[in-house]
Amino acid sequence: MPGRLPGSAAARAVTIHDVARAAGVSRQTVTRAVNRMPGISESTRERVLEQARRLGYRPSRYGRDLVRRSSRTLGLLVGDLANPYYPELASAVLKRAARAGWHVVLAEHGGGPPGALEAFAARVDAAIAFTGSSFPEDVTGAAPLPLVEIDPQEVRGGRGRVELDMRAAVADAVEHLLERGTDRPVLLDLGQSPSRRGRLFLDAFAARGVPLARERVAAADLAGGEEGCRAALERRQRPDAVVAFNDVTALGALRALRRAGADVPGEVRVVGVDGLGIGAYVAPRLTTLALDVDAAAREALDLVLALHASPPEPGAPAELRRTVAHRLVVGEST
Amino acid sequence: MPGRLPGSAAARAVTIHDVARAAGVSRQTVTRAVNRMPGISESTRERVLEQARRLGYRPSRYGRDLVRRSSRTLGLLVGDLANPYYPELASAVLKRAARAGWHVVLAEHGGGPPGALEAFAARVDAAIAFTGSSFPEDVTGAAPLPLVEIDPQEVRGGRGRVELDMRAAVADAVEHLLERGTDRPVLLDLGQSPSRRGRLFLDAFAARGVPLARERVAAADLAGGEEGCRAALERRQRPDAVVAFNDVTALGALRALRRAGADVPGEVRVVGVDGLGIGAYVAPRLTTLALDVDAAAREALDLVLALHASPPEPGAPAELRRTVAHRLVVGEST
DNA sequence: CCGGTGGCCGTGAACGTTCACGGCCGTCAC
DNA sequence: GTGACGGCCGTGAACGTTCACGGCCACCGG
Repeated sequence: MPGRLPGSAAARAVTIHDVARAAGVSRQTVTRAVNRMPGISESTRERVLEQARRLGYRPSRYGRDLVRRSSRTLGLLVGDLANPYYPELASAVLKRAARAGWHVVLAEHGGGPPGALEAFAARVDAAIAFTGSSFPEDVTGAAPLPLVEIDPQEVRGGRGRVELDMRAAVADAVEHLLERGTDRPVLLDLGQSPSRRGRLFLDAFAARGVPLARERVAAADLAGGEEGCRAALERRQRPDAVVAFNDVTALGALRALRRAGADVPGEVRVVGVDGLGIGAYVAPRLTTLALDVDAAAREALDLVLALHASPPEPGAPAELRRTVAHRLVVGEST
Repeated sequence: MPGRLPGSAAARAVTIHDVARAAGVSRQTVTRAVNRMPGISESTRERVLEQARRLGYRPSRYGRDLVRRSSRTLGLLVGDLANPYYPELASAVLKRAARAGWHVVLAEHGGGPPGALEAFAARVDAAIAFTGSSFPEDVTGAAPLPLVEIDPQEVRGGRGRVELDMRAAVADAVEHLLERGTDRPVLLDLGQSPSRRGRLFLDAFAARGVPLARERVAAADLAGGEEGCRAALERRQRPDAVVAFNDVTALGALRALRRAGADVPGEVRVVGVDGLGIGAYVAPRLTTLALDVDAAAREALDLVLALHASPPEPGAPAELRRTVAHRLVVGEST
């Protein structure tokens, strides 16, 4: 009966002391044996490990983390897992983090009770935010939480960020659409004024002398894409190409086109943005501006681990910015 | 300069002592103020919180977890995030866990270097496993990690589990297919011998006097479904209904049917299993045996938190088993 | 024989928090 | 007037680990 358990949690009782006593050595020697540190003879190490096994000893991460001041826990904040975009990135981050010995706490932006974000930020040693919207400034509090944002809306100082550069891919896509013979393209865009990616498409088409109509969608999801595309089809000039805000929106457009009996890609071409794996699930396979999620995960993780390893010296600006480029992937929808 | 930093992590320095000194009170009083405990006057609490804000004090989770012996961290082990099945469940678990004040560490089964699972199990206070395959026995080590498995392959003692019951849904699906006029159904099944769910379909069709052919797929993914369906279409008796192992497989079948020019649901009906959100993304919308992921998440979380709160007394068997039923959702593919 | 060296191991302290307990002071009933 | 009581607050200890440092002993060169 090893005393009270405040949290009434599991009754773990075997500590480093128990092992030390059983092996007839000191705590420090047990530490050396368990953590493969030098300064211990092979025979003693064997004996200690044998006792540790026998007693079922597991080092307490609580004690260890306290003195180490790090639990190698990475927070990953994503928008909404229902958007297939995020699981793909999460998976990439997970795999890379595991390889570096880090664990990943996942959280959805907007999900959870008030204060959930603060609690999230307080529980991790570093964080990557990929939310679509921006990460609240104050959740990091006064503690200098190493934070890297992917594709941040507003640029803030003192944080790492991974920019997504789709300029070249947009040019390729426009070129590709024009080759396919597009005269009256329409953009399914989010927001009152053109989004950043929308602006890129508008400019690229304008540079080629082709006007790109803009149809505003209520949301960048399946229903939004379907409804937006339906509205666009009712224009006087029926569009012969649809450039969607993202892949999910494009899938909604595909459904609207199918329902309207329009042949894809015969009568109407469809292009998405993201390069979701889900694009491969549908027929016709989606043409899209694909993000290299592995690269994005790699850059973000590199950056955030570097930030964690060396404090964000106010003196050294360093390179806190990485860029990952999108790439045109031609499917069957164009 | 608050001393050395072993882990060379961020230079957090402001502790409960600093706040206590600044406010002219003791540590315990600071604790009472910060944690909204009784036994402190309102004016003192205000004063302490004011100083805490001013100094940017954040309680150290390391110290707190050490004494509390729990960090309210839940491990969620899933198969592969690339299968849309898992993000949906993860999202449901995430939301519920957040509401209960728990954080979720996500890990993929099979991903990561050797020892990753052990490290995972060692870092969480409780775990839910939903892997398709079974959770290794030894990763929990000697520590009695509260563990709940969803749809476990083998039943083990001493662990909670959430069973998925699709018996009724299978009966409904068979009834539905027969109503639609199905004579020659084929099952796209995984494995040498019939899987559990495959067995259910075989029995249900047999009970209605209709033979269900079985086509083995190499994998329960998109390519497997496509290839399996293609093979099935070459049978002498061309099937007029496809029952797929899961939704992703069904989507592969849909693609094969489209490629073969078969009308769905006119000539061939398609049924999946899982009820993925992705089923809504494709056309035609998939008819499927849907799992209520919210219910599954709820039951699993209830169970695992109960296990964590009260030790798994060897004396009391309790009810460590919950059941969640699948439900037939009729789409456009039948 | 002696001082130095290096391998092995142990002791005290620290990490930052919360728990158990006890002290102080004012109020109230008797 | 005195004892009890309750509100408010502080002190020591504990959680389990690792770090810094120092001691012991055997060995070796001089």
